[in-house]
Amino acid sequence: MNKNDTTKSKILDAAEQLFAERGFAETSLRTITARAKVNLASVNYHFGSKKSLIQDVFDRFLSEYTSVLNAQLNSLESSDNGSLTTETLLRALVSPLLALEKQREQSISIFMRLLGRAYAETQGHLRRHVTDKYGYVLVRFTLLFQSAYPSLTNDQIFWRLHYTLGSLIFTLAGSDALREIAEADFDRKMAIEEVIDEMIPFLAAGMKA
Amino acid sequence: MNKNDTTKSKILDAAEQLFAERGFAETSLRTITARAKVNLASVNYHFGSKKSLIQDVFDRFLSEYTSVLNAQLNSLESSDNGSLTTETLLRALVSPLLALEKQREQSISIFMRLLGRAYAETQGHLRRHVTDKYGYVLVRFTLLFQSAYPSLTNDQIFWRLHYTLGSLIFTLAGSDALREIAEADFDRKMAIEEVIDEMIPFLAAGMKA
DNA sequence: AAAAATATCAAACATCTGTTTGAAACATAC
DNA sequence: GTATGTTTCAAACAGATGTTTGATATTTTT
Repeated sequence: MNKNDTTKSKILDAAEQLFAERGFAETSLRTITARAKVNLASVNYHFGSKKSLIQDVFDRFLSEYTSVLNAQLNSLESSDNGSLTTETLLRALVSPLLALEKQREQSISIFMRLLGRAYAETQGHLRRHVTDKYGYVLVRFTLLFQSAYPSLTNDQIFWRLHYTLGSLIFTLAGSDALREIAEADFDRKMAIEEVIDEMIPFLAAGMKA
Repeated sequence: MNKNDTTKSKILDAAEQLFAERGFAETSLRTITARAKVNLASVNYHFGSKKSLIQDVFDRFLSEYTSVLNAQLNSLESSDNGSLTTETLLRALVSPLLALEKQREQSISIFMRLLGRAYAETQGHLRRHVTDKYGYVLVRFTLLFQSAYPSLTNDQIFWRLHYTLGSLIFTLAGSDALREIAEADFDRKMAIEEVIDEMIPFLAAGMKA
C-alpha cells in the first residue's frame, strides 16, 4: 500500500486541512474521519487522543519545514558572511514553505493558518510543545541575524524578528482571501510568489531601519 | 445600580476576557457565567444566543475603538496635508488602543487577541459581521494613506497595509508573553508604549520602502 | 496452513454543550 | 397595595463530543 494512503496518513491529511480551516475545537473527530473516509475509532487507535493528533499534525509539518530551513542556514553559515543580507535571510525563512507547497500541492496558507493557531493557543499544551521542540531553529535564525547586523542591540533584533513573523504569518495565512480581494480591486490575480516578493523588501526595510 | 455592574455587562466583561484567552469554541457559557457570577440562563435571556454574545463583545470594543479612530482621522484630514507622515498615520491607528487600555484598565493584548481571532474565523459569521460593520474605517485609513503617498500604486498600499496590520495584531496580541521573554533575556520589562515606539519606525520604514 | 499480531468496524458510553422551561423574586406603575 | 412587566434561578432537554468496547477482518509470522 502506498505510504500516503494508509489510514494514519489519511487522517493526518484531513485533520491538517480541517484544523487550518476551522480551528481545533471547531473540528470534530467525526468530521475528520468522514473526510478521510476511515472509521471514527481509528483516530484513537492510531493517535491515542485528539490532543496527540493535533501534536502529530504539527510534528509532520514542522519537522519537514525545519529540516529544509536548517539545511539553508547551514549553507548560509558556511558561505561568506559578507553576503548575509537581510533579504537572503528572509528568503531562507520563506523558501522552505514554497518548497513544501509544491511538494504537497497544498496552499501555503494552510501551514500558516496552523502556525497562527498554535500561536494563538497561548495557554494550551500546543504552544509549549511547538516551542520546546522547534524553538531552536528560531534561535539559530536570530543568531545569524545578529552576526549580520552587529550594530543592532539584542532586544532590537528580538522585537524586529517578531514584527516580521507577524507580517509573514498573518499575511500568508490570509493570502488566499487577500489575493481574491486584490483581484477584484485590481483585475489581476497575484501568484503567492509575487506576494512574497513584495513583502520581503517591506520587511527588510523595517529590519534595517 | 452602577452601569458596569449589571448582569449584562458583567457577562460582556467575562466573555471578552475568556474569548481572548481561549477562543470562542473553547469557552463555554458555563465558564463565562461562573466567572461573571451570574446565572447560566441569563446569557440567552440578555443576548439570545452565544453567537450574538460574541458579536456583542466585538461591537462594544469596536464601536469604542472606531469612534476614537474616526475622530483622529478627522483632525488629520482637516490639518495640513503636508504633515501627513507615515508615523503620524500609524500613531492614529494605535493610540485609540492605548486610550482604551487606560480607560478599561485592561491589557491591549486582550483586544488584539480578539481581533486576531475574528480574523482567523475565515469562514464564520463573525468575520463578515466585523468587516461589514467596521470595514469602512480601514477604507478611510487606506484613502488617507494614498493621498500621503501618491507615488505608491493602489495594490502596493493594499498589501503593505496588511503587512502592517499583521505585525501590529500579531505582536500586540502576544505582547504580554513576549515582554516576559524579553524581560528574562534582557533584565528589563518594557512598557507596552516602548514596544509600540519601537514598532512604528519599523513599519514606517517598510511602508516607505 | 495454523497462530499471532495488527487493524477496522458498529455500537455504546459518559460527559459536556447551548438552549428552553416555568416558577420565583424583584422592580415599576397605577 | 395591587397589578404588570422585568429579571433571576434551578432544573431539565436534546444534541454533539471524545473515548472505549468487544467482535470481526486483515495482515504478518512461524
